Amino acid sequence: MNALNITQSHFNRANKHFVDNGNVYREGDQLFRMGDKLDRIYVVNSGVVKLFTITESGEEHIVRFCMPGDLLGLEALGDGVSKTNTMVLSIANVSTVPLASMMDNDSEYDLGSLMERIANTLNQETEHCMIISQATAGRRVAWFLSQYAEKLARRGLIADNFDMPMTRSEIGLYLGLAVETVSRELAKLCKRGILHKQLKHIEILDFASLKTVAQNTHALH
Amino acid sequence: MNALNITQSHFNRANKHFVDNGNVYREGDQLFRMGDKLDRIYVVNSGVVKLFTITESGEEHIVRFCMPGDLLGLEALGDGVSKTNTMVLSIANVSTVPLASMMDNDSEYDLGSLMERIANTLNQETEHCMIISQATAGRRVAWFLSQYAEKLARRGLIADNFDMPMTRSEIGLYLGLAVETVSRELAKLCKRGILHKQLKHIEILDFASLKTVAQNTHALH
DNA sequence: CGGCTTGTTGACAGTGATCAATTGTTGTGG
DNA sequence: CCACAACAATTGATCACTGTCAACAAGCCG
Repeated sequence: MNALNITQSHFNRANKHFVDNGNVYREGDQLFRMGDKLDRIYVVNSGVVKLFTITESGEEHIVRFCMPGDLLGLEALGDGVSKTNTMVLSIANVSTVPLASMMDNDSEYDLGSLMERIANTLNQETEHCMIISQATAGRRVAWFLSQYAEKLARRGLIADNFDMPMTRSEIGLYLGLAVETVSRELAKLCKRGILHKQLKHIEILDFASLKTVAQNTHALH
Repeated sequence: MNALNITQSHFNRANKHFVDNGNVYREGDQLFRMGDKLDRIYVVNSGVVKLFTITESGEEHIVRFCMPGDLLGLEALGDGVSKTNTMVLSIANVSTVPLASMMDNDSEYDLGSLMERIANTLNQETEHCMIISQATAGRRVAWFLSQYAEKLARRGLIADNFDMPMTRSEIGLYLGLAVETVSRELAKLCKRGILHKQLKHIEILDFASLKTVAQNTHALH
């Protein structure tokens, strides 16, 4: 954890005169949609929010799942218009930071850390892209689970026994897989004794093996 | 073309005391590699540079192809360490902008436009991700070609008759397809009279149809 | 209880990866 | 300038992964 990797609490400290106390959103609520003009950054304090796009033909693609500490609305920093939709998956508290306040702030700190956050998001998106383009279904699912568990751990939450707020379908839309394939690959991991599942409740029994499956490259090309 | 979408000339104007005249790199040259510490942004003035990663097992994934006006090194803005390799595909002139000069500059302009550029890059990466996760091989190839042509057009270059600097293999590594599939899909587009190819030389005969193929969603899920 | 959404499992088929062979292209050295 | 080597591109044949279709089970909520 380096100094550039600001956390939510850090954010609050640096911007405490800009950040509100947060609003509570329930499952199904939308913070903003494609095409909306955004003049602020959203900070997820608790809960999970899915970021997704809809193609002209109505297909959904999930860009990422935002968890506590994550920022929403970064995609709009280019022209101020959101390229994505948002939907709350698990009851969430979300604060906002007006962009104007960050820009005008004579301290360059805010703008700088915001840029670092975007750069990190870009790197995560690149990894997402790489997994989707090269990995088999089994690897993708294992990668998703291990990544999700690591995110929980990084936030100090229990990482081997948790409830996932998203449906199988949403996992599929994130990984580029059909629902049935997600279901089957999860079943395989259970049979191999790597995890235990009860619908959305996941228990990771063998994290090391899970990571192995996630990284085990299946030579393509 | 909006005001936020800075161009290379714009960049030079705003930073003329920081930007060098550019160095010339030949095919195969590397500007920087994974793990290198970067303290500057690279600006491609001419030529094409591929940005790619190598997994532990030696597989290559191409993140994007950088063309005139594109910036390199954005991925390192998080922690100053490059996450990607670079390789020149077509003889290129590349300038650099020291990060320190952008940060210290009391005019906030530079940092702001840099952020906009990252945000745009993030959006492009999201689209890349979406295409890879949802589109069939034919759509991916058509999307790649139309996107490449549009990039050329946006730079005022001839967009329906050009040489591509990358190999079929590199197109495959960018799109998540095997070389043979790329070759076959290009052949199909030729048979349909949409384009004409002679190795790396491409002539687009029917751009409208090309875009149609690129967008024609093949219902997945 | 009954309807609806979500998840699971099976059968089947299709897209695209892999293997293999051939041709075309580029570059190098005699 | 030609011969040869190395690489890039193409084309064909085969096979496997995973998407699709279908049926069913399991939760969830009115």
